[in-house]
Amino acid sequence: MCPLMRRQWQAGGAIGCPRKGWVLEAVDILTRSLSKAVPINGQMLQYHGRSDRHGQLICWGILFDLMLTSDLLRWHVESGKVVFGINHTLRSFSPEKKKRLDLVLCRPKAGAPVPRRPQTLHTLVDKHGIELTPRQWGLLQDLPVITEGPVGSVLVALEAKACMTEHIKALPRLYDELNSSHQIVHGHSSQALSIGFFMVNAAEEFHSPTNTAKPGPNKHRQPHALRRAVAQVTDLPRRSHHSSQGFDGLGIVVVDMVNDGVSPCTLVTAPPAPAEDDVLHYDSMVQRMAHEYDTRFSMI
DNA sequence: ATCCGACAACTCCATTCGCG
DNA sequence: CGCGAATGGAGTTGTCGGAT
Repeated sequence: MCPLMRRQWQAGGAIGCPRKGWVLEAVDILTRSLSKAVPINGQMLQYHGRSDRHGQLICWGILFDLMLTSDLLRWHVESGKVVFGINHTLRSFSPEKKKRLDLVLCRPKAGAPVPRRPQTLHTLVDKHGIELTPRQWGLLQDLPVITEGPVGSVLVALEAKACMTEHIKALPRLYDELNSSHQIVHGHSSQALSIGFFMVNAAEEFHSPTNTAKPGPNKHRQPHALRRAVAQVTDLPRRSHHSSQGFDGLGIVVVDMVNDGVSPCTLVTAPPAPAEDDVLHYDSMVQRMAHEYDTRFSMI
């Protein structure tokens, strides 16, 4: 049975499925992986703001879901037409800027040297401490192996941002960085899909490993801080037809995470988290990404 | 009308990370 | 090991609403 069929069969047939209509995996993988403390900077931590583990977890999950959703992408990977790049610096023609993207899907650059030990979706599981259920492992095994390669023309660019504490202070910068992301991607290639992803914390308090000045966890004024952060990201421009500016896909996920090293990170589905039929819901984002991919890159 | 306090909004930059 | 990118904490400025 092909992975997609098996997944649909399992999702439909799963007894006690946590969410109605739940077929995508990344959010589940993200929350379970963030629930487990890993060694960062000599300490066992769930989340460290200066580490890029959370960004990598998100990108891994989105790539996994996109592979499961798009037949065309799986075929492109199988035939060696598409590879991925991590932390790839993208130079845009106009505006003339550069920016490091968390993850890009791209054509392999002809003649360029392949990374010495290229990562694959499989090797990254160990590298980032990604927690997979046996079922998710099975799905991964059934997928064609996508490898890291020299970045040629970019097809999909992904930017993941997290805001776990000090929401209000982070707002201006958050908006600017996300906003520059799609500008640079489309400045590089108007064909490319620019995808933004935002994870925000709904917890009342948060243990910040970087706040050494005052003892105890940071306190948040919730749900105010959460609402403001979601509103800020919702305001980002989205592209509706080829010419206009903005993200081609944008997803918001709300989590509850205290980061005390013990309490699990859990998904929040109540407002202001996007509802299941909202365009900013993670599932809609992936469906949209897959659809755009299939229509735009059928001829590569 | 004016003062004041609380908090929101914003700027700046120290620290830390990964990469080359 | 140096460098650029990213996060979020400290500090500054702006705004609003209530008391006098």
